[in-house]
Amino acid sequence: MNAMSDLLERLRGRGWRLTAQRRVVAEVLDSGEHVHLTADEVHGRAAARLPEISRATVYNTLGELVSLGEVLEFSADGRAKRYDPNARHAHQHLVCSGCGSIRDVHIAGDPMGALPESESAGYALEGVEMTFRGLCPDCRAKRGA
Amino acid sequence: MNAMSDLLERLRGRGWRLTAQRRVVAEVLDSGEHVHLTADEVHGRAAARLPEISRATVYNTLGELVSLGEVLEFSADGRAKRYDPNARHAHQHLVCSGCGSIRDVHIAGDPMGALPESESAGYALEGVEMTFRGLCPDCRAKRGA
DNA sequence: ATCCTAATCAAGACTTTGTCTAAGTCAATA
DNA sequence: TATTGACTTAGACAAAGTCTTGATTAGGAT
Ligand SMILES: [Mn+2]
Ligand SMILES: [Mn+2]
Ligand SMILES: [Zn+2]
Ligand SMILES: [Zn+2]
Repeated sequence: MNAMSDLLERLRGRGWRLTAQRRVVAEVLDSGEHVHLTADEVHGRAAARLPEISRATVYNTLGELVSLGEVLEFSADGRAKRYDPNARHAHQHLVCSGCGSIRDVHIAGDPMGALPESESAGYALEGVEMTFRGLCPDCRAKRGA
Repeated sequence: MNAMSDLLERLRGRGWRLTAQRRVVAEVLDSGEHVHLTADEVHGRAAARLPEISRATVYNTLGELVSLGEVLEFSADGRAKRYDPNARHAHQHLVCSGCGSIRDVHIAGDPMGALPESESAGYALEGVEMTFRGLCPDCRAKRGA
């Protein structure tokens, strides 16, 4: 049983109606190779399998998956949001300031612990995200030349 | 001599032509009370002083200030970018997941140090930003009721 | 197997945020 | 004061996302 049937199983368990559209969106996210897709990229890949799928449905489905905690949403560059199927293992992101490519990174320790009690100002803390920025080896070679 | 005339001084030193439009944008950012404004909010406040200022000029001026390192740009919610005149002292942000309000916070230690050498994958690291999320006391009172 | 209906979907108008272009204006220097 | 290239304006344009409305359908009931 692969991760996708796991996902579809969980969703059905939560009362989701399983439609062809939702299935292809889940398949695209779960296909493994290209993490951190934009909504439009997800739509493009989904439409390759199910040509009539609409943009609105992709946005709706992604939003639902985010609400259910099955997918993470983040914005690395202030442009289109990215959707990350790797919601089970806490991780942070390293973004190339040249080409915009995004890698998962794993940091030492709990980032939430970096905020002293005195700084949290009575907020009920829910989470923290870290975005590291730098030039990837490819961009370094091109720009550093 | 206040922080604003400091800023205008530095900009003139860098060959900036000092126009009424640039002056009011700098004044708005430097007015102190409302940090983390959006470009449209900056435009609104600038237009209160100089009614004919255009949106394009506000965007251009903010972009120039960011390039010069005088203002920080970040996106807390994937919607409009925020402009932060507090570029001199490193700090992070705490965003209320209820009302979207943004506070500066200061963390213990250097966040860049949290990324092990083995994880940086040959990137030339340039920086890191942390965004803490939680419910502010007001939103806690309203939602927790 | 067929029916029923609330949940879901498609199409496209609309909104928000930001960029670009062309023509007019002006700050700084001579 | 005259000059001129940097600057500004207005609005067209673009990208990303939301919302409305009518049509379709998954899944339970019969
Ligand atoms: Mn990731
Ligand atoms: Mn700040
Ligand atoms: Zn790169
Ligand atoms: Zn709040």
